[in-house]
Formats: sequence, C-alpha cells, structure tokens
Amino acid sequence: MSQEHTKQADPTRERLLDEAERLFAEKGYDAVSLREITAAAGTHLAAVNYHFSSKENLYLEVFRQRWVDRARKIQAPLRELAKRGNYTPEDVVRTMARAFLAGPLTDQERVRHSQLISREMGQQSIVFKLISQEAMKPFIELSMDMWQCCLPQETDMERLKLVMLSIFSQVLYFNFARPVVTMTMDREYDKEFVDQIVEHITQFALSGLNGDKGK
Amino acid sequence: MSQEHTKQADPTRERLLDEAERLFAEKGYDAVSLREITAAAGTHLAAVNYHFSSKENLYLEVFRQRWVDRARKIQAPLRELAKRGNYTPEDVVRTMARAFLAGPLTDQERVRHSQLISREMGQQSIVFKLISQEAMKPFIELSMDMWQCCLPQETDMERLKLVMLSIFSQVLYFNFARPVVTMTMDREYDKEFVDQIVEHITQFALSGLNGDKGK
DNA sequence: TTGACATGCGAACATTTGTTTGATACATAC
DNA sequence: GTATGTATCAAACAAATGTTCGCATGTCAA
Repeated sequence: MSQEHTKQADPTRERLLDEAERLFAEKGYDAVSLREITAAAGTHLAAVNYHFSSKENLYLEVFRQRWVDRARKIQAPLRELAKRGNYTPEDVVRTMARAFLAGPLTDQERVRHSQLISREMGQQSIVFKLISQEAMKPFIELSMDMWQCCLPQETDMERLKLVMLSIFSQVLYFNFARPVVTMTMDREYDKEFVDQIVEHITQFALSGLNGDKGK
Repeated sequence: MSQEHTKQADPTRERLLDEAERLFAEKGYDAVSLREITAAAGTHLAAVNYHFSSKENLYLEVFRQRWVDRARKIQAPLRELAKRGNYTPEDVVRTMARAFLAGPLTDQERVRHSQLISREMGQQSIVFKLISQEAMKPFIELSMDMWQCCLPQETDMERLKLVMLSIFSQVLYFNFARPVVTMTMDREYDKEFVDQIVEHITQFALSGLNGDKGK
C-alpha cells in the first residue's frame, strides 16, 4: 500500500515532466537547475539525461506533452459550441473568455499555462513556433469562422483579427499578471471575481465586434 | 577625435547600463552573463562589481535609472492633457493608447520597456514593487481622476479600473508580443499599422467606458 | 542459470557562473 | 615630490552548472 500506481507509464518520467513544468513556469528556463528539478521529482540528476537527453529537450517536451494538451482542453468548449451550432456572437465571445479564465483546467494549471506561454511570446523560438502552429493558428481560424457565420457579411476581417488579439491579450494578462490585478482591484481571485472579469471582457469584445464608431 | 564625449558622466557606467538593459530585456536576467554584458560595453568583468556591487544590483539600477525615467516620458502626454484641461473621455483614452504605442520613445526603447516589465509582471519581486509604486499606481490614479472629471458621476469605479487593466493588457501585448501580432495580422509594424492599433484600442476602451450593456 | 535490456544512482567531468584580489595608471591636492 | 582617491584591468577564486561515465539493480526470455 501507500504506493500510488494510478499512472503506470514511466512514473519518474511523468514526475520529471510535472516538476519541470512547475519550476519552468515559476522561474523561467535559465533560473531553474536540473538538480532542483530532479530533487523535486524525487530522483537523481542523471535521470534527466536518461529520459530526455538534455535540459533543452526536457523543456521542449514540457510543451509537447503538457502545454499542447492543455491548450486543446481550453479550446474544447468553443469547439463544442461550434459543433452544436446555432450561436450568437455573444455566445462565441463569452465561451472564449470563460474557456481561458474559468475553463476545464484547475486554477494552478491555468496560471502555469499562461506563465509558460508569456515567457515565449516575445521571441521567435522553437517553442513559439510549436505554440503558434499547434494552438494559436487553429484557434484563430476556428474563431474567425464562427464569427463570420453569425455576423453581418460586410464585417471587416482585419477588425475581427484585432478583436481576437485584444481578447488574447486580456485573458493572458488577467491570468499571469495577477499581482497587478489584485493590487489594482483590491480583490481576491475568487469565483465571483472571475465571473465579473469574464463578463467584462465579453462586453468589451462585443462592443469591439459590433463596432460602435461613436465618432 | 573620434571619441564621443557627448555624455561625460561616467561613460563606462552608462555604457554598462545601456548594454545591461538591452541584454536583460532580450534574454532575461538569468540568461545573461556579466561577461556578455561587459564585453558588449567594451570593458572588463570587474567593472560591474566596481560600479554596481553585484549583478542583482546592476539589474535593479537598470530599472531605477532607465526604466522609471522612460515610464515618466510615456506618462508625460497624459499629464500635459490633464494640465491643459477641457478634455473628453475619448481624448483621455486616445492619448493613453498613443502614449504607450507611439509616444515620445523610439521604437527600440518601447519594445525594451515592455519586455522588461513583462518579465516582472508575474511575480512579486523587488523590481515589481518598484514598478508598481513609481509608475503604475500614479498612472492609474491620474487616469481615474481624469475620467471621473469628464464622465457621468454615477460611473462605477470598479468598471473604470477594469477598463484601465484592459488597456494596460492590450498596449503591453501589442508591444511585446509582436511576433504573434505580425503573424496574425500579416502586416509590418509601420506607422500606419500603429495608428490603426491605437484607434482600435481607443474605440474598444471607449465602448467599455460608456458601457454598452447590449443585453 | 544465463543473457539481454531497461532503469536507477553515485561520482566525476569540463565549463561557466558571480565575485574577489592585487597591481597599475592617472589624475588632483597638499 | 608626495599623498590620496578614482578608475581600469588581468588573474584567480569558489561555487554552480549541464553532461557523461561506470556500476548496481531489477525484470523477462531463452
């Protein structure tokens, strides 16, 4: 007893990926040492080079075997809505905002997900290419298609893309810049607050979509 | 001749700060070595510990003597508008968006500024406290005051703060996540495009301010 | 039992890291 | 001249880094 055997496939390899993801997200690639990771995973230094041949490859595998899966989970609600059909632009936007901020992931997973991607967002690295190819591009395409289905035909494509980016920037920010958000709003990240943020972003984006050119 | 003597105050110290800022912004604190910085600054390793006592302190000084100044320059247009008086909410929002995306800084400076802050946004470090105390809090206060002056009195304060954060997230994102933006929009970051982004964020935020609760 | 293979583990490897020391040059003031 | 303080630079330091090697242990098939 007392031995967890729920995951039978290479338990140390899985633990290494878990701890690596956590530490890479918290501190960034260069700030974490392999000794720190292996110690947290309850194994020894050489294990990294045995299971993954190098530190850099371990980092890559974190994205390949953890991050991409989570990105799919995040996108799931929107894909379900697409399959179901019969949706309004408001449905699309709200589903999107909720997927990123209160979706199927745990709160911890969400923060790590955002931290990991925000570190790669600035430079054109291999990881960035992986992310944009496997997660961002498909998601953007899906969203654009859904909008085009339920918006007036003369809607400007460039405007849609800008709205898309604006939504991205906000969900990312509200996830990974929590210190700023809690400091500014003077509130905790409880369910009520998250709901409020989702509604805020939804109304924000909807106005942008409908294009209230007040001037 | 051939010796530039425009800056007379401790030229090597200034060069160290310049190169340190550039490299820290591009790669992050842990990914840059002091040897790399000193080589780029055309001096020697011990110079860092002579002028700044440690690597960590050099990093801090980059923010104290470079970043904070730039933050003030960015905020200048809004403060001028506040002094001038007689402004609409639209003026405030547009001035704000333009200050961050096309303000008095050079393009290079703007990118570095965003990269540096985005690396500190996630954790509650000393640098983060410096940033929020010296730049964010004053700016938020100023903006809130200006809005309250020209908006109907019953406007919800929490909503204003959320709009503020949304603007922050977008200007930050459009500055430091350029690979994503250029990839998605398939456009270069020329003056025309920046103008378009500024208008987009302005209209976006204005709708949020006026609160078009479509439902 | 034997052999083959996967995994675990400790020790050592060569680099790279931030930091310190001591010597040198060069000003300016006494 | 002498003394003092500032700045530069080479060399060395101890510590930490990613990586590799060798051996032990276990499992399963022949």
